[in-house]
Amino acid sequence: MAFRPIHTRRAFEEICDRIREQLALGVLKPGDKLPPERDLAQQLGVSRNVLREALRSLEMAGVLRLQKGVKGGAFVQQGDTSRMNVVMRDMLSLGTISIRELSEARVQVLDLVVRLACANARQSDFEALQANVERTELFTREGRLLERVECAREFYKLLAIACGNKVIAMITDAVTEIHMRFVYAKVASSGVAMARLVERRKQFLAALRERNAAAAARLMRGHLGAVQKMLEQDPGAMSLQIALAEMKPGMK
Amino acid sequence: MAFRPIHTRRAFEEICDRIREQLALGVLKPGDKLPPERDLAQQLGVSRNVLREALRSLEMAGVLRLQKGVKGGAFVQQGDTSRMNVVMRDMLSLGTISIRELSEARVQVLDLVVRLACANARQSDFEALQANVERTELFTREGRLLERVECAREFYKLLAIACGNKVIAMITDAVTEIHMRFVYAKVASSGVAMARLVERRKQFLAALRERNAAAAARLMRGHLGAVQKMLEQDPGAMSLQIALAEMKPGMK
DNA sequence: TTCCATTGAATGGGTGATCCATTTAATAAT
DNA sequence: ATTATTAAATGGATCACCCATTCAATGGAA
Repeated sequence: MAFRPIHTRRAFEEICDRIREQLALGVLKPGDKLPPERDLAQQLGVSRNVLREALRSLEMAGVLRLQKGVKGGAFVQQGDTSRMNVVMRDMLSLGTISIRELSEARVQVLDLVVRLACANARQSDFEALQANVERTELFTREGRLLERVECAREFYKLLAIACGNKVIAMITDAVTEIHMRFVYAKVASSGVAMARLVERRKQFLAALRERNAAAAARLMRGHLGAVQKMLEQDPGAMSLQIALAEMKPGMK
Repeated sequence: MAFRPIHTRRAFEEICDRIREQLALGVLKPGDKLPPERDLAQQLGVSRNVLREALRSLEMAGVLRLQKGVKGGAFVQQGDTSRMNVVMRDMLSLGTISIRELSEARVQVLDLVVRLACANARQSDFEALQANVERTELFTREGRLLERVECAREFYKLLAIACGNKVIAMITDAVTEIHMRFVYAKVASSGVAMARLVERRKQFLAALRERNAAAAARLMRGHLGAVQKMLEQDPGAMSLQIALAEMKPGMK
């Protein structure tokens, strides 16, 4: 018989829960401002320090933004879809999930994404992807490989958006972000880069425009396999630790 | 031209990042204990209050557990896969995603899960699912409907585990948790319940055992559709707010 | 009047000292 | 040997400050 550890209820947890409850009930909405720390602390009957522990946690969770100055305060945010990426990173760092599992999941999720995008993509989605491929082409011509990696990151984001479902998009982003760090680190360290990337993108986009899910999915699977192979080429011997720890600016 | 808001760097963020960096680098591993707050604060050159803001945030993120008493301290945890559920809940509360998107995503994810489970499930997975169906049968016979809902929640968890990929399992859990709250609230308020649930489960499990992905996926789709229809039956007029705010014990 | 510099209040950011509550190990009493 | 007591370590929480930033109000100069 195993007992789950008791979680002694602490003030800051209670506060977080109450604020989240107000959010769930719709009493608090994005854009709203909470009372000043000093007031709210008094209302809740806790010290300002404890209240701040709660506010900080909610800020880290992407629920609040704290802003200084008169007219500042704690503002309810629009949901930050990148919080899921942080969860994924933590799981990897802690060894709860493995790179292999993440890659596998990514392949499966992208397969789904491609099929959904084929079914649901709008003209504007195609145009955004088209523009992305053109930028990729530019960077390829000019040998700006690291910028091309950023382009690739954006490509998957646009593809996920083309599904027309923000939940799927969020999930896709979460399983893609770490992977792109690896690619970035690989390209930065070894200078190698995917051959015929633009060609592949164009083929893929053509299949997508024809809404040919089977062909698009096949092309995507093939591409992912090729990228995987490139990553596994020894030189550089990518390390999980390095890729995770190296926080490139703008890579939140 | 739009500028991203500058994020003034605050001490607690810096601390969180440094600790996460140590995790990513493998310097800190699950089970490790951080120095006592008083020591660590001094090492980092910050006040204990600020350090605590950081530790609290990391605790909320499921990275640390803080334990009182001599021999207590801040311990690095195994990754908590339920953190993704919290993100999903926040996104819903904040209106970043909709129930409709979540349901759609769930249908798609479960389709994938069923196929993967067909391919990868082991004997032990079948046995766990079998045992779950038997409990479902018991609760059905005895009219313990709310416990049966808990059983259903477990069913999807087991199915996700049968995929053999923890990332997929985590995602599945995240898209399933909210849904099961709705079902719970519906059953609790109206007393209605899915007809022929056990029969459906048995059929599904049989298809899974035969590793007949097409049949299993078809059965799952049918079942999800039926459940959706049940939820949409007016009486009770389920409210997102209520389902989200009502925190049933054990539903973390 | 219009514009710009000054100023002051509101608010989050951060500090240090202090006490409480819980947990555990060492110690003492039975 | 067993049990009760005690003391130390550690997180939980409070209080009283002070600093830095922001912005609106004020007031003087053009």
